[in-house]
Amino acid sequence: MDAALRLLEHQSFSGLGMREVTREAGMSPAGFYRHFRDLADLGVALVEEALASLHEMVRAAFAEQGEPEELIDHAVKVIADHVREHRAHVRFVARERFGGVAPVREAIAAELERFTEEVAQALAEQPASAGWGRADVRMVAELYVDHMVLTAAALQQADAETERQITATARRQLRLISLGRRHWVSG
Amino acid sequence: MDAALRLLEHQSFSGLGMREVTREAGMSPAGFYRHFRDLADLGVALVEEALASLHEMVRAAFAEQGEPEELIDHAVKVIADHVREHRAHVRFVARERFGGVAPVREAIAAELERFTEEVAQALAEQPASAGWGRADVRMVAELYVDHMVLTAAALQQADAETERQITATARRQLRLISLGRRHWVSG
DNA sequence: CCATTGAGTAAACAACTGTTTGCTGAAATC
DNA sequence: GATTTCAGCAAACAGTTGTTTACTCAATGG
Repeated sequence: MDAALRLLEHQSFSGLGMREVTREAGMSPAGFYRHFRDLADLGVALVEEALASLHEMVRAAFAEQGEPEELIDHAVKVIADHVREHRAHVRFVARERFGGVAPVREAIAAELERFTEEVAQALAEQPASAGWGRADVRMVAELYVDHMVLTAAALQQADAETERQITATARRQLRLISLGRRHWVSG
Repeated sequence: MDAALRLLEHQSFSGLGMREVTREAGMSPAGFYRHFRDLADLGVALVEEALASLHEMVRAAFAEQGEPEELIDHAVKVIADHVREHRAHVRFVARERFGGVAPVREAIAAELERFTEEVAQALAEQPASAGWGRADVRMVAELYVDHMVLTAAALQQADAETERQITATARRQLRLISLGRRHWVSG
């Protein structure tokens, strides 16, 4: 799996060959079948690995509480740190979210759906969501998750200066969204 | 190019073979070199084709004026119509925006940057942006473009019922963003 | 009307592809 | 201490890959 992740730095998953993977891993082609039935099988395993670490991140980003301003700064910092530490995983998820291999795509979608539900639950418990309908809370949760994934995807391929710009913009955007949240009238 | 687009329904660009493309196009392998130096070359040509039609869409989505509510409904409808009529192009852009082939990725990024600038200019001319700083307008433009691309990407792989849900959510999200815009204090 | 160009072809090249088979040796289990 | 499982190997299989070469033939243009 590490070998595959290394190769995926420069290509998409649907362009990966299994001989290529075993060569990079330093073993014989036949050895592959001891661990996975398919390349798609490996892909699904990579999704689970990649989004397990992301799971902790989501929790961390929503854990702290205090002023909205500080909350946002903290969340963006958590994302940036996560990307720096798990660049290959983030790239993989960003690349294959709409990629060409159906089982991988579906595994990512299923996992992101779980995140969205988790975020929705966290939002519903905040006082700011008092009186909100279920659909409205979901809608905001999707907005947050999509924004988080897109920010991570952008950061993953950014140098130091670009990273500064992206995080600055992300903070502003989150502020605008939270402003919209405060003035929303749910019905 | 049509043949390639057809093959890209079920795989990513970095998994495409040129023999595969010529076979689908009904010609001999050598014929490929009469039109493109590379597969990457073909990819860049596809980006231009795909985003030329999207260019019209952006214009159309921002053309109408009236109540914010109607504006949003109109914009979402324009997006949904576009996806239905250019499904293959939309899928290609969504898939390769963070895909494994650098020249293609960069061509998409450059074209989306042009859209963002165009949207930013349109926003700056609206009365709602009076007194806004340049960076704040850019930030909102990026939010809109990203949201549009992501909505299109989701729609591209949706059936009729899912499409209904996605457009409903997208409208709500745009309303929230526009609400945030109204209460933003630029500095 | 003749020359040039554009767009196509077939054939050949070595290199690489996914998968199966039968084999080995170490580790774990009973 | 014997046996079963685990994780690896080399070799072979027919197909497929990107690229080059020398060729045809219709359309275009002066």
